[in-house]
Amino acid sequence: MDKRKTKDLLYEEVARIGKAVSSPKRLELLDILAQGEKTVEALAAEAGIDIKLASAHLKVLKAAHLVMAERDGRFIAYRLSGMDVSALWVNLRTVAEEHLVELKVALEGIFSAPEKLDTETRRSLMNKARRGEVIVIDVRPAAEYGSGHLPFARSMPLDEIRQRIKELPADKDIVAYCRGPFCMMSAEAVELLKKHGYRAQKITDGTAEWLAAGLPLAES
Amino acid sequence: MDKRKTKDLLYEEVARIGKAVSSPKRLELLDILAQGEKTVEALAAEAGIDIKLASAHLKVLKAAHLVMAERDGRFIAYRLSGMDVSALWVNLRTVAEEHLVELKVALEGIFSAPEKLDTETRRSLMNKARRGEVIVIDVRPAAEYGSGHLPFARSMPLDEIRQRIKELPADKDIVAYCRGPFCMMSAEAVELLKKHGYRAQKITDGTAEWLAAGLPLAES
DNA sequence: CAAATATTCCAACGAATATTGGAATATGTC
DNA sequence: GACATATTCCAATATTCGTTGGAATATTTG
Repeated sequence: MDKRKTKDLLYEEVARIGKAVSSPKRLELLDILAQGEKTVEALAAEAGIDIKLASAHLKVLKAAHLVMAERDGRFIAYRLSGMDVSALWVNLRTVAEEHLVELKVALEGIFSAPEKLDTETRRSLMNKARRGEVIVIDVRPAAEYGSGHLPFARSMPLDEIRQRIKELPADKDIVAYCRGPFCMMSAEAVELLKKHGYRAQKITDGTAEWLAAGLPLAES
Repeated sequence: MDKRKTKDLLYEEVARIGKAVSSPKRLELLDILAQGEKTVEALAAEAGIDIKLASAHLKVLKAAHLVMAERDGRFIAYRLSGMDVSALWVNLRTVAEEHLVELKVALEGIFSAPEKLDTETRRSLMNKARRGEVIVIDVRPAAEYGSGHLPFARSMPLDEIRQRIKELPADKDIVAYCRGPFCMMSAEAVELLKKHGYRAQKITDGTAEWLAAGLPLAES
C-alpha cells in the first residue's frame, strides 16, 4: 500500500466534486434544482441553454452523484441528491462573495446592502411573519413554493402579482423573496409593489440560504 | 441591463472558485495549508510534486483569492485567506464522502468506522482531555501544532515518538490526531504506540474538522 | 403496433488546462 | 555590487472539456 498513491486517489475523488462545480452552467443548474425537482426541459429553459447541453451537464452532475434522475411520466425529473449539496452551493457562493472582489461589487451594484440577513434577523423576521406584522411573499413559481418555502410565507408568483395584488394588505410591510441572491424575481416584485403604493422590500435569502442558516422550512 | 448576462456573470464568478477546487493537487495544497502557513518548497515536498508545478497551482489558488502569499525572509509563505476556505474544503470532502461510493469504501478500507466523531463526542473528548482522563496527542510537525491545535492536546510529532515515548503515561488512554481524514500520520502513531504496549486509538479529525464542527482551537 | 415527444448518445471541433523544461526575477548574503 | 537561492514567468505539448449538429433510445398516446 503506497501512501502517495492512496492519497492521490482520495484527492482525486474529491476533485470529482470540484470538477462538477467548476462550470457556471452546472452551478446555475444546481441553484435551480435547489428550488425543487425539474425536468430537463424546464432546466434548460431556466438556464437559457440548449436541451442537449443541459442534458450533458446533468450527466456530469449525475456522475458526481450530486443530482438524481427519476422518470415521472413522459418526463425525466432531476433533483438534488441531498441537502448537503445545496449547502455546498451556498458555501461556494459565500466564499466567492467573500473573496472575489469582482463578485462583491457586482452584487452590491445589483442589490443594496441591508437585504442580507444574519441569523438573528432571520428569526426576528420569522416571528414578525407569524404574528402577521409583516407579510412575507414567495414570488417563485407555485411549484417551487410547493416543494418547500419559508415559514409563514404565502405564495404570490411574480407572474400573478398584477392580478392578485389586491390580496395584499396595503397597510402592512411586505417582504419578498425568491430563489436566492442571484435571482432577480423578488427585485421585480418589489418594484411592481412599490409602484402600486405598497411598502415592500426584498431579502436575498432563498430556501437554501434559510436552511444553511439552520432554520426550518415549511412544507405544505 | 440584460438579466441573462448579469446572471451569467455571477455564476461565472462562483465557478472561478469551483475551478480552483477542481484539481486534486490544488485540493491537497489547500488541505496542507489548512495546517498553517508553508513555503512553496515545503508544499511541493508534502504534495510530492515539482516546485514549478506547485507554484503554478498556487498561482491559480491565489487568483481565486483562496490563498495569500507573503514574503517571509528568503522564502515566500502561503496561507489560506480565511477560515471559510478551510470550511469549504471540509464541506467538499464531506459531500464527496457522502455521495461518492468509491470514496466511502476507500475510506472505510483505510480507516475503521468509530474514528469519526459527532459534535457530542467531540465535546466529551475535550472534557476528558481537560480532566486528564485521556491524553490527546498531536502527531503533526511541531510548527503545525504551533499555528493552532485541539484544546488540551500536547505536541508529539510522529518523527519524535520513538524517542519521547516515555513521556506518555502507560495507564491512560491515548488519542492521536493529525491533519484530517486523508492524513495517515495518526494511524502510524497508533501502530507504534500499540507495539509498545500503550492503549492508543486515532480519530480522523484535524483542526479544520474541529473548527467546522463549531468547536474552538487552542493557540499557544 | 405506430406516431409523437422527451431525452440521451455519438461525433467533431475549438478552447482551456496540466505538466514539463528552460529562462528570468527578486531577495538575502557575502 | 556580485553571487546564491527561492520562486515565478514563458513556451510547448498532450489532454480534457464545452458546445453544437445529427442520430438513436425510450416512454406515452392513439
